[in-house]
Amino acid sequence: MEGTIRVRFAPSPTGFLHIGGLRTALYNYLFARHHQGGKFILRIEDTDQKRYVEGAEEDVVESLLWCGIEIDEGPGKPGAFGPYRQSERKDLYKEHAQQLIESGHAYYAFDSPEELDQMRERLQKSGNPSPKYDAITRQSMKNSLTLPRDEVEDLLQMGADYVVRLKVPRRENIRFEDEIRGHVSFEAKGLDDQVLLKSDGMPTYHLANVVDDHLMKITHVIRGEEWLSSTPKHILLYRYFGWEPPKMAHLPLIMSPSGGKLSKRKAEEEGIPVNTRAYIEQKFEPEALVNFLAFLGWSPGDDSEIHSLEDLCKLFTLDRVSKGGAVFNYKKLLWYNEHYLREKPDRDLAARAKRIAESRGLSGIDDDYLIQIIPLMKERVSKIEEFITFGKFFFEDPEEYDEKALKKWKENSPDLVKAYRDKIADWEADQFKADRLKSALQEVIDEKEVGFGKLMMPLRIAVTGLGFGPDLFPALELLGKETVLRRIDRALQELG
RNA sequence: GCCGCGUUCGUCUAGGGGUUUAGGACGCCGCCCUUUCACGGCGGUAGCACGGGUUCGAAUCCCGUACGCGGUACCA
Repeated sequence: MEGTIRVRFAPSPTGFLHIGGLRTALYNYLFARHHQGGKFILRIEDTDQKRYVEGAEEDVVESLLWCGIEIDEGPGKPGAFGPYRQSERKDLYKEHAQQLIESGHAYYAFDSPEELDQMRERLQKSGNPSPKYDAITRQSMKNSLTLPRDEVEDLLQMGADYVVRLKVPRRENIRFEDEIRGHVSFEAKGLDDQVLLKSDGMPTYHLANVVDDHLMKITHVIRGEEWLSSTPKHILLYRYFGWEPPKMAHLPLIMSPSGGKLSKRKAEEEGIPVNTRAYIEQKFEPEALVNFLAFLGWSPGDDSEIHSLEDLCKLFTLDRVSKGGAVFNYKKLLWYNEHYLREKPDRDLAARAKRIAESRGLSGIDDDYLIQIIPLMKERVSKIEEFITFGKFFFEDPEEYDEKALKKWKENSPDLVKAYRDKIADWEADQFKADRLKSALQEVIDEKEVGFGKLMMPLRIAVTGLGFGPDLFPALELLGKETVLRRIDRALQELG
């Protein structure tokens, strides 16, 4: 098995890449890279023309790339098993469906959607809560099993709409081994005669998936748990084609804090973006998202928490994937983000912060100035944009003063701040240094016989508009005398 | 409803019959550091869903129940 591992991530291009999909992709990638020579394949399952969204495929590719997940084979990354878009493999599915019909494991069905509805309605009325097109009901439907042979021929000849359905055995216990869950078994009677080929000539997921996984020599199918209950159908298909099924691994779902699948509406109401795109746009550190997602349903088995993508590749095994759903913990993601942010060189952070600043209309920021801000702010930000938001005062005079901070602006504040202003007002520019600025403050509080904070906080508010932030004196130094005096004067005027 | 899969601190998880007074992380709380806010350090809070078995011994194995989640489409 070693050296021949092939896994795939097979999203449907119906919108932005869902964060759960990203985790599935990640686990597949980690599994592939864990094994020497393992291959990670991207396959686009664009068989539903109605739900197709332009640009979705690009979004998937870009999102994976952003995370550092490299695709070995896929659209735009030629391999020996392409094409990698199902819409370009249509004939293949048709041939295979044909093959099943010939071997008696599938059949044509000519029932219209209305007729299907009627059948379901009828069955429901007579007390069957989940009507199925199955071994029993197919006997009273319009298909190549019930219609005379020539009528079937005629219908096909005439170009009548038809689908191809899987002929599920009436009774059988279908078992398979799941790499994560162990033995799983389903009764065939609970399955319906799955449509394999739709009337538009496109395959359904079930057919396409099985055919492609086999043809692409996929060794392990690692996918979300929502597929578990259709796996018996797939097992049947493998058998009818005479193929060895790949190993199956069904991943626990990512849940919303309030319970249930992390759906767009629900999650976003709870402040959790579901599209990978949103994390990219919010400038999360990709290492953080990757690390966080890897641990959502998996753990290395020791107490370690911080792992690079490369580390994760070494550590990842399917037997350490958990079985239960995992609730998305946004605060932990932020924690990871803070961690990776602090690990990064100031130079890189500065360059990125600059771009963010510019995109928000703060232009003309001096690089030398900006890079000195980074170490002052680094331990205080959760996301890179906060260099710009919480650190806005480094670039612009405060327009207003934070309400909470103002509680520290006391009766005697103007007097103290004024005294400080007077002390530093006639300094030369090269005297305007953090340590001198600090001792000047010390002098004032000694003279006035008040505590350090009695001056420091009002001064901070005057200059930054905020009641918290980086060490004040290096910040004052950076801002420069002119700016500091201007802000003090303004605050004195505004706040009295 | 039916079928399937799950269930260890609020959350992510370790632990898979005795090593456990159930470990770590996030969060939360407190203390220290710091005359801001953070970072960091230290400490604390909090959990084996329930009921039966099996066993000398069960968080760990078995069976039920409850609860949660998924599926039940010519969607993936």
